[in-house]
Amino acid sequence: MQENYDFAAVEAAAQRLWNESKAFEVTEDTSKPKYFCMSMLPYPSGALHMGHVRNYTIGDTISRYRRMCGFNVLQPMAWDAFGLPAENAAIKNNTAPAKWTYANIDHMREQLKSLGYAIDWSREFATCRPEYYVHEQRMFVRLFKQGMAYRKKAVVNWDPVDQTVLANEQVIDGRGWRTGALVEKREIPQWFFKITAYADELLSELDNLPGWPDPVKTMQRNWIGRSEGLEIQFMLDGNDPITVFTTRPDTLMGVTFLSIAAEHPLALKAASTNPQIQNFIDDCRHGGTAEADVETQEKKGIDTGFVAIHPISGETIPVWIANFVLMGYGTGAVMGVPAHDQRDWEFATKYDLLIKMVIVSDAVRDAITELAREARGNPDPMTAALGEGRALDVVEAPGALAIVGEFEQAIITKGAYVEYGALVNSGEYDGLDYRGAFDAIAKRLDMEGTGSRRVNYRLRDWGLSRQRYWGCPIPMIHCATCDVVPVPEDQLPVILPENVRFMGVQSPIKADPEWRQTTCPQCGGPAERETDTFDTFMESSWYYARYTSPGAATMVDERANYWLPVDQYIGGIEHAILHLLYFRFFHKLLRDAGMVKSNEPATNLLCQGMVVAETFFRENADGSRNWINPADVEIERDERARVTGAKLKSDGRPVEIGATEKMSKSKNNGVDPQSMVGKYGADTVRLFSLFASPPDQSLEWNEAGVEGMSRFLRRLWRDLHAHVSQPDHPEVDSKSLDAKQKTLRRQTHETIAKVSDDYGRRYAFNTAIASCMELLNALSKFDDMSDQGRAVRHEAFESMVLLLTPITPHISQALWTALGHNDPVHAHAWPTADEDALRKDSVKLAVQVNGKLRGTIEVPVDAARETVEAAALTNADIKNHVGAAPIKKIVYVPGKIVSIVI
RNA sequence: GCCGGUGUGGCGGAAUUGGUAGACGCGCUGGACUCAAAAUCCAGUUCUGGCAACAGAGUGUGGGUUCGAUUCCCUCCACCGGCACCA
Repeated sequence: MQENYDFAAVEAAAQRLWNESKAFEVTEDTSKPKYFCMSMLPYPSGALHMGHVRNYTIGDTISRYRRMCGFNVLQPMAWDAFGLPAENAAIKNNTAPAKWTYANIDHMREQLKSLGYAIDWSREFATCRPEYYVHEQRMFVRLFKQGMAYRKKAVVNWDPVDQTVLANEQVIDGRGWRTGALVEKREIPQWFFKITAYADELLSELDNLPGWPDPVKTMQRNWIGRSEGLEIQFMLDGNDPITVFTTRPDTLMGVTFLSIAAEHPLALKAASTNPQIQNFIDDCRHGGTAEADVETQEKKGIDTGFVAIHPISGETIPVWIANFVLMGYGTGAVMGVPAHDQRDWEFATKYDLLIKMVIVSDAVRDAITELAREARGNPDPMTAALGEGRALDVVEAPGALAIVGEFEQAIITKGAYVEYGALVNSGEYDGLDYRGAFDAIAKRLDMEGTGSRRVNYRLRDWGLSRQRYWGCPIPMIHCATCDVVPVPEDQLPVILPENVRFMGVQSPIKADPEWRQTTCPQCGGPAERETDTFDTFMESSWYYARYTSPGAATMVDERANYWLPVDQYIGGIEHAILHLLYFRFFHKLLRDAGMVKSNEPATNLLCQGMVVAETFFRENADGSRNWINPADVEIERDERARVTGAKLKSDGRPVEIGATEKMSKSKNNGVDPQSMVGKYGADTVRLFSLFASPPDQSLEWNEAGVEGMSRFLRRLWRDLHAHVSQPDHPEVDSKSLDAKQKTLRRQTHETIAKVSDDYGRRYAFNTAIASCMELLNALSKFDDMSDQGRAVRHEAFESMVLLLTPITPHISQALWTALGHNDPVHAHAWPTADEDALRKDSVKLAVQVNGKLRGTIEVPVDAARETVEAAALTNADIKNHVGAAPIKKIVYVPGKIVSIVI
């Protein structure tokens, strides 16, 4: 027997056992239900961080639990190997992105292995390999031929000094991160996937995903943003009409201006004769392209001098250029209704444009309808002709004009009224509600040919082009005579050269004329390769499918339909929209290409929160901060455990305590998982990362907490070995147990039931661990050394080891052996709770008087209502509070509470 | 700006369907063991008043529904994630 828990030896032995038996390599086995458990693949940034550890520990716990429940579990791993950081590292360290990436993968693979994850490593791959990306190149070519991939111009961030395109991340306060130059917007031709063709299905299928978190589904719904409205044409004298889209045609009569994007053809025309307008347009080019930048910048505009004709009233309305209207969204023009749109209101107020109220609230409508009703019988019958589709603005009932006028004043002085209501000042549409006005106006514009109903999506097509080197080459060829031609399938893959040198920030394949040069597959003439690469979301959109079909000559083969859809997907909430939408989209592309049969790629999704840690710093003379790693700091507390300060261990002098934030290099609050595994062992690290918070919330890393987990495992080791050193015991004889033995046995089976539910349904690993700790605490207090006492203790230890196996598989293996078993614990069947052992004779009830807890009573489980009420009323504590007061009501909820109202 | 989330002791968190708020862990206090320390074990630990019994308050703010609200509804505040070229 081993006296002390030597985690290094225990973990090495368990990992050796799994490796030698190839315990987690799986094939399609139709004799068992399959379970595909997948975590989001890591970007090989250099070293594992705590976010990875958390993600993969959750995935591993679910995988191992399902395996013990009898499922054929696939848990794979791969590397999202293309990306911007590799290029940055290449430029900084004068190395090749490929070399840097492969070295990182090798290092991180070893780190993952040291954590003991039950991964089928035989299926591992890196997305930067041609044998992987050839399949997406082929898919792209096919989609291009089907019209699902196409080319159009799109706006990018341009650094005028580096002469390069910048990612949004590289734009800081409107300037390039390297050069500090003001960033400009520039339009260049780029490749797109027509994801909008699937907008309706991506939206409606969300209803068939009960296993996805509601917030994620809501975010996706809002992102797709389906809206029904009208496309309306405004005629211009001597110019093409301007088309706008609106979801509020009921406010059409309140349009007092049109605003168009700076890149709109009409804006360019206005600029050609007016240098002021040209200046304004030039000014609009500054700043980043990110939606947050655009939405928060100061709203500015300029009058083009053009006037448009209102399609119903025939009035002329001015056309303005506005910096918040984007050419890339919708039609590049919007109608301005300042009375009923807050952004238009601000614009109109700033530039002194007319604010015309055409909607009043239902409360206003009801008030004047009431006035009109009172006025019925008045000598002037017109005052009664009100509401229900009649004109509101002609009301002459006393007070009506004042009410409407007051409402209008509030709009003009305080802000737009954006809710639905009743129409006024809208001629024949007066009195209609939103729906009625929508239909009436749609009908009229449709008849006159100036507008039509239209469904619009906020979702835009997926821009695939990146002007970067370290990505999958887009397999297209530019020919002077044939325009763009796809690379023939038999010439795929177009291989990205890996052995390159960076000269400045320029992509090596853009800089290399030899790589570019090729012949046109169509006319045979000289041609150039596309030098842009795919968005790295491309690789991460179909990797899940590739796991099912290692070695297949096509993207996937028939094995995909055994494993797919993914039963459980686990990853960060930051991927709630983009990655998860592209992932779903790609699955539909695969389905429509006949490669898979299901409609959705994953049935269950778990989004884990961030890993955060405290920050510490010292302020420099210039006010900047020197961030200090938490590992180098000691916290000081007073006698009531409140934090009073912190000091640096090395010099003993105080440091400032900052916020608790996401682990990052910039705040130096990262904790290296490897050092934690070295110090405490993988099982302790796994245990803490699940115990400290529920998986969907942020996790605060705290080393004292890690020590607590280590203490628990050491105690379990010690107590269990003390138990097995006792003489052999007979089987549990449930009929001969005394009260204490029965209680322990009940707690054992309650723990089995609770932990099973926490793993399988709730994903509440933190409370599963807490209940195992409670069981160990109960075992410590249980000092019965009789035969049956030892028997129920043995059952408790065996159960606890099995329950902890998914989380702490290494120590569980060692303890399982210590308990006398020869089979590997990871393959042992999951325990089930014994209904008999769970049965209780009596139950404790809380008793409230007027909503306040005043006592507890213990009653038989099957006690009648009268018995329980009598027991409550005769309880001494309750008598004190009830006294002689008459009882109004007694609420009894069996098993829970008795509530007495006096 | 828009979309989504979170807020409970000194700290991380628990309370699963509206039913005993604070499980479990950390920290802290006292004690045992020790020459001493570490480790370990035992007891206590929401706040206020009280020796105690006990009483009152309490889940970001303000309101509402209910016999009963951390949980449901409304208001406001603070913080976090995403916003289409970070992954």
